Amino acid sequence: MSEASRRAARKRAEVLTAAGVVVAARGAEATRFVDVTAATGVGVSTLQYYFGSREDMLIAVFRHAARSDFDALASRLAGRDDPWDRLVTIATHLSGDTGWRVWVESWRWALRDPEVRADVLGDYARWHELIAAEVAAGERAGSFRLTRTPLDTARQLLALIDGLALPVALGDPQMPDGLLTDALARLIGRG
Amino acid sequence: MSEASRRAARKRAEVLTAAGVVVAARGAEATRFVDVTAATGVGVSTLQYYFGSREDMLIAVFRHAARSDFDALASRLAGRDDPWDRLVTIATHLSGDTGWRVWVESWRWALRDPEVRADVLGDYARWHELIAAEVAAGERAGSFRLTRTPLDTARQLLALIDGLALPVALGDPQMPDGLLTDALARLIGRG
Amino acid sequence: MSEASRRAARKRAEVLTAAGVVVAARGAEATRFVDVTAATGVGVSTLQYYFGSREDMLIAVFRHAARSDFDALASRLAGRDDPWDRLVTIATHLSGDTGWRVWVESWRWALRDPEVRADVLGDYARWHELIAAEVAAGERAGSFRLTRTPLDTARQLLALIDGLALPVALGDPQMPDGLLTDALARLIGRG
Amino acid sequence: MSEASRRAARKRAEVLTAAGVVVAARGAEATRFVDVTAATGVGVSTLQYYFGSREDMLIAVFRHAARSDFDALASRLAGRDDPWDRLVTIATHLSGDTGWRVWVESWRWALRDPEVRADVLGDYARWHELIAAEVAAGERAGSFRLTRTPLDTARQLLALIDGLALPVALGDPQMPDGLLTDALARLIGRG
DNA sequence: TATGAATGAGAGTTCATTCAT
DNA sequence: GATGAATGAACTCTCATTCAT
Repeated sequence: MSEASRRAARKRAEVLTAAGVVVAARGAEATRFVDVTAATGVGVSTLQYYFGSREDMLIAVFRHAARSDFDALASRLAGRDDPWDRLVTIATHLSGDTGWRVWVESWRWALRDPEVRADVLGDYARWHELIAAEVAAGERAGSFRLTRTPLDTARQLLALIDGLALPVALGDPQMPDGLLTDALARLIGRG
Repeated sequence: MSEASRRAARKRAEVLTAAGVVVAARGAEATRFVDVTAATGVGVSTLQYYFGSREDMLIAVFRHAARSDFDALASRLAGRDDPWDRLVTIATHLSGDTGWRVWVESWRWALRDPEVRADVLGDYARWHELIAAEVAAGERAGSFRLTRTPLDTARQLLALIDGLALPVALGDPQMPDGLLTDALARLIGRG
Repeated sequence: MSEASRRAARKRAEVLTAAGVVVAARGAEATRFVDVTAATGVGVSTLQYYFGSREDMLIAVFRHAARSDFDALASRLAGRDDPWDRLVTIATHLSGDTGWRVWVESWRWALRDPEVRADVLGDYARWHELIAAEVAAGERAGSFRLTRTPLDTARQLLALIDGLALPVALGDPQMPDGLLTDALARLIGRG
Repeated sequence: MSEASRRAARKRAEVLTAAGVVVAARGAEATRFVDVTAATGVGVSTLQYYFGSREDMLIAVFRHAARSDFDALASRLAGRDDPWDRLVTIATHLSGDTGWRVWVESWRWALRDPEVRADVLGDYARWHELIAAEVAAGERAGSFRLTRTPLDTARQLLALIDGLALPVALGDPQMPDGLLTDALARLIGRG
């Protein structure tokens, strides 16, 4: 029984990952049970058995994606020490296609669902803190010169990252390189 | 005939405005004919007669909103001369709730629909140019100090504006004031 | 338009009659849209367009059956003058198979649905009055000798009619003839 | 083993009693495994293990209720000797709410299921005989004056009891007292 | 030009049941 | 003997759309 439920939990996680790809591709509202079935081979009623309603499944996808994204970044950051290097890694990670799209679906859902909103604001705060820590470290090291608190600066940086990912996702052909790092550098007063 | 068709065009525009509010509130995918009917009093069949399919109606809403938004800003800017003042006005305008929400729906639709994508990229370019003109004017006047071309700077500014509107729309309770203007000022090297 | 809606009303009535037969045969809870579709040739979504939900359709069936039954009896009674003759006609009519079965479904539904309960109690009252009128007439004519008011007597008669219809509907092989009229006669003190 | 199976049989009986209450409240068709689970704490799979299919469970409920009802009446009758007193006791017992409701579900199911029909007709016969015995006793004692055989009279009495329980169950506000005993008395020609 | 009637396609959800433990 | 996991079948309902007027 313990084995069965462990296998079930693992299966559930796999399904959530696959469903995240579907949500990124189709958008949350357009993600039906059948789409996830097609992507996973797991039957519709099994999905409902796992998650309850379709909306509950979507919310589970959001949560799973948020956690996975955070974890994945942690391993990307391992071994990097320089605050600027770490900031650029974070920014690059956040602009990644699938992750960013699920993130968008996530906060768009949050605009209309209080439960998801609480989740998203929590995630938001966690990202802010992560970035703020780097900003503070850079300031202490003397390589950044701030005009605001690290946390406020972090908010500005994250906004910029989110906002610049948009034209990239749309495939804007005129997006020049280096725009992101350049703006980041200016916002933190990097030498 | 001319009078009748003018009245029809006017009615169509009114419907599009009301439908925009519905789209902002419910999201594009969740906007059904009945919702627009409820908001306008215009019957479902009539909406289809006006716009064709549901998707066509949504696209019409996006276009109408984009144009209205641009026009509304133009009148807001009238009489203002100082580039910084104009920049702040633009930024404030773009962060407005309904407008921003329809804008989000719009580019999210663009992620999956080439026709809308073309529209949105065009709108994007127009906003970039508008902002770039102010940036250039400020630079010429010596009040801004750029490290990038005005157009690239404009891209950065618009990204920041879009990105900061999100936590506001989500009602993030810890959002401090002045974050936007502060970041704008730093990005354009304002004295 | 008037013609179209008149045709629609007629169609609706036909559907209700056919649906009544289905309800009598299958029972109300077991009557699904497809069953009515099979019995009428009218598509499922048209049924929903006519009646709303499945439950609303059932309620409409109950109402239609109640009214039809009452009307049908009225024409059966036309031309009959003798109170006893009329009473027997009423009793026979009420024991008729399809009518009685829908009536059963109807009041069983009423046990759990206040709206239907109000309908059924209203119908009940109407039958009581109808029977009470005959009872009173017979008493005035000196052919019945009551121990209760006509209305109370009517309640007793109707209870008996309903209760005796049950073993008949079940096909009880040992049900003798004349049981109903005999009991009726005794309850009204018929000479 | 013997002890375990005795405990199981007892549990089964408890479940059947509780399920009977559910059936009375919801109606047979609307009684799902989960409802019985909710009422008993016994899991769905266990119910199936006990009874087999859902229909089998319902039939078991009907049988259990019929037997319980009969047994309960037997103990109510103990110590009463007067036929009229016993008749009234029987009538009152049969009009009891939960019992009557399950009885209704039972014979309604019998209308469409031959197996249940056989059960119900058997129960019916048993009630007829029980009542007929009282009727015959009253006649022998000279307190009742019949116009039919005791068995036929019993059929009439039972019909009346069943039929009068209906408006009571529906909560008919205008139901006067004494209607039942009055009609019973008249049907058996009680002095 | 504008609108109500009718309908088909598709989706979520419920629920009994099967299987493995 | 008893129970949780998984699943298929069936049903209601929503909604865009077509047709006729």
